[in-house]
Amino acid sequence: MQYLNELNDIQRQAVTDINGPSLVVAGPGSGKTRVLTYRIAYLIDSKIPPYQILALTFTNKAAKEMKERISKVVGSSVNKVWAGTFHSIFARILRFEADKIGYPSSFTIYDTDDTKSLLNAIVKEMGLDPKAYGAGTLYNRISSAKSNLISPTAYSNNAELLEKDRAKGVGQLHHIYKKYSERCRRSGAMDFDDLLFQTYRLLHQNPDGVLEKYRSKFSHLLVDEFQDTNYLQYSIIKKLCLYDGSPQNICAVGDDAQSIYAFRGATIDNILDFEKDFKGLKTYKLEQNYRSTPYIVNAANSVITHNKKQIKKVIWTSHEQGEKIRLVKAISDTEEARRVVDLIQEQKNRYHLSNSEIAILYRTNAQSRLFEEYLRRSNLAYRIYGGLSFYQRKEVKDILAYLRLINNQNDDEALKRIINYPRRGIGNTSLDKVSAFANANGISLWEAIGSDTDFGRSTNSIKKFRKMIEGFIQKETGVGIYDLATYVVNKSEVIDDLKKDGSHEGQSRLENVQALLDAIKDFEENDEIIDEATLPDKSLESYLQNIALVSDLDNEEEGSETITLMSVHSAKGLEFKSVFVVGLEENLFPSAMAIKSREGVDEERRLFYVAITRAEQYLTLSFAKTRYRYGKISEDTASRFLKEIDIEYFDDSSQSAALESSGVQRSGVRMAPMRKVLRKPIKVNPNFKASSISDIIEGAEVVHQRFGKGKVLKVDGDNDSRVATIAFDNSFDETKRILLKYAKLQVL
DNA sequence: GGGGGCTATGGGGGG
DNA sequence: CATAGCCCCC
Repeated sequence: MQYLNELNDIQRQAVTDINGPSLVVAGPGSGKTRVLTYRIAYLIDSKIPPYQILALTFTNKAAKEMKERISKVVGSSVNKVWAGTFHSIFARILRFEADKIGYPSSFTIYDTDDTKSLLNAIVKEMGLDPKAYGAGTLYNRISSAKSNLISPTAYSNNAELLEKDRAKGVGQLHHIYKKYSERCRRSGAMDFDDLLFQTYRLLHQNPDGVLEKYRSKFSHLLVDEFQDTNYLQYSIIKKLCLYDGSPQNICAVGDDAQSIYAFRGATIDNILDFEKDFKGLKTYKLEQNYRSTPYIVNAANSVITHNKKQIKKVIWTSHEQGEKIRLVKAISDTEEARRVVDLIQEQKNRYHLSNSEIAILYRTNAQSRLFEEYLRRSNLAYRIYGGLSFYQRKEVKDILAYLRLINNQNDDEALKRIINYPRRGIGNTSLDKVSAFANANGISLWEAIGSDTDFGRSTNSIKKFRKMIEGFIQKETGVGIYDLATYVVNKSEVIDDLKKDGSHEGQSRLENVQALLDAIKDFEENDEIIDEATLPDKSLESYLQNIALVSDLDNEEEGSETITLMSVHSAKGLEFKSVFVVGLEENLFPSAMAIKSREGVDEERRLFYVAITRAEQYLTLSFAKTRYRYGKISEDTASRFLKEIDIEYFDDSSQSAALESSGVQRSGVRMAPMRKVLRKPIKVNPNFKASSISDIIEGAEVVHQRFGKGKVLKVDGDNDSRVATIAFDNSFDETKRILLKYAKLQVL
């Protein structure tokens, strides 16, 4: 157990205290993953059978990293540990037990698109106004209901919810929820929330003693990112290890300051409840940050103190003073991108950074475009995470829909997607007839098209379609999924359809289909993918589950030499030597939706905290005064979060920008669109000699090293906080406010 | 039934 | 700006 020596005292206690409940409050960079992995290794070394260990994470990436690190210590027994995301672990359990709650074991997992498409169909059927009942809103509300363990029936009986819906003009929501659930069931489909919701129902209803089975199966539980669990997830955890006679061997690891998923139902209350629910809980606080330099740690600390509600802790580091934080103030979003990329070049040269040590983090995925453009121009290799993943591309989803239908014929969403792709003369009118028939009889679309009903002039085409799929199902038995997929792609004439399109995009769609087939082959042949806890075999069902639950974040190529571009959300848990957090403007970061409420801003602040604590050595923050959004130029002030960082933590050249960012709002002089900015090279005047602060008075003509000549309009504040308002001759701004304590000004 | 072009509308983060 | 939904014409 050599590894115990690699831990500090608190970490070691958290690792070796394996009996009873414990909570590890882990600040950023405090060795959280190390504690989790060594704790599992320690459990195994303590003769706990690995298959009795359940470790739940939020991302596949976290699970994968954990497993890799455990295997270095304990070898192949790691494959027997049940380590994975909440969703994948529960999907696995549901595959075993689905029949006990009325689902087929080959159930489909509906992704967001499937869910929204089904919701739209239901709204249409009910004759409701699709504008008032937007699929996105419906989805969020249904998701939130499930996350709070509210079934459709409970929803309909909840006067408060009904009243709220009525007030918002969505009074029919409870009916939609009910219908949606029925339709999912009829289709043998679960959405992402169902993977949790149905697991809870399974354990709660406890058919054939499944509850006892899993309680005794998992003797030791670990939960990563506990601050991001929602009520439903915590309820499942409690089902598994909070009961009479339970040893309560649970270890929750998290950081309330990094809770950034309240929008999908995560609640900090879980941490507070955890202390109440599990008596004798031991709390370990990991407060030493091994990741970042003091400026970064201190800046993060000063930001997060603006949130009232938090577990008391003091994050500190023993690292040496490093570089101060840099702030880039750009006139436009394009200028921001250009200057950030310039700085990346500069940092690469000066500090010999490799691409993989650099990340650009933004609030919204839409911001990636400009950075992408400038990085490409500069010949810097980059990789964008998030956004449209491979598996969300139309042509890929089309093929997967065929495979889904082969796996589960009641999968209505899959059927709807391909019944007329490629074109086979089955239009909306016919499909509506099929749907109406299916609904009237409470059967799936597949069952409907199998009946002897007349669906108008498309009836023949519909029968032919069904015959074709039946042929595929026949083919499935006895042949591998790669062969099956290849057969389907050809026989369905998808490939012919794609070949018809000679355009550039058509070509790339064809390539994507080929890439999908390659990926399927890889899945089939690659032994590493076998994982007892999540993917037991190489079946079609197993493959479909896998791709439904991975994101492209999880498919990182090893050792790729690229600059990382991603949203702050996806950056959680990662670290980079140099981090650029961009787009720090009001209405963007914090987002316009969040600033309406205190809780909203607090969550954005935690998100900002997550962003800056990703940096090990160099942190650059940037904002733009104007930015293209939704086709229009918008103008916003610097983010309030910038003001929450002590100005001392910024480097000299950034301080005036920092100050200005906290200055008063300028009255609405609208910037001309896409105004070209000519940047003057900074000439260093050899005769420059800074004057003393007392000489800088109202009316004085002064020279600034960087901004050039200007006139002092006024001076306010006293002593160290004296600020001069100066009009510089060659500035785009009317005035700048400069803190005299730091300014280098010479009176003429 | 299919396709092209127009208009209105939304606008976030992810498994 | 992107995209969904609509209308109109073939």
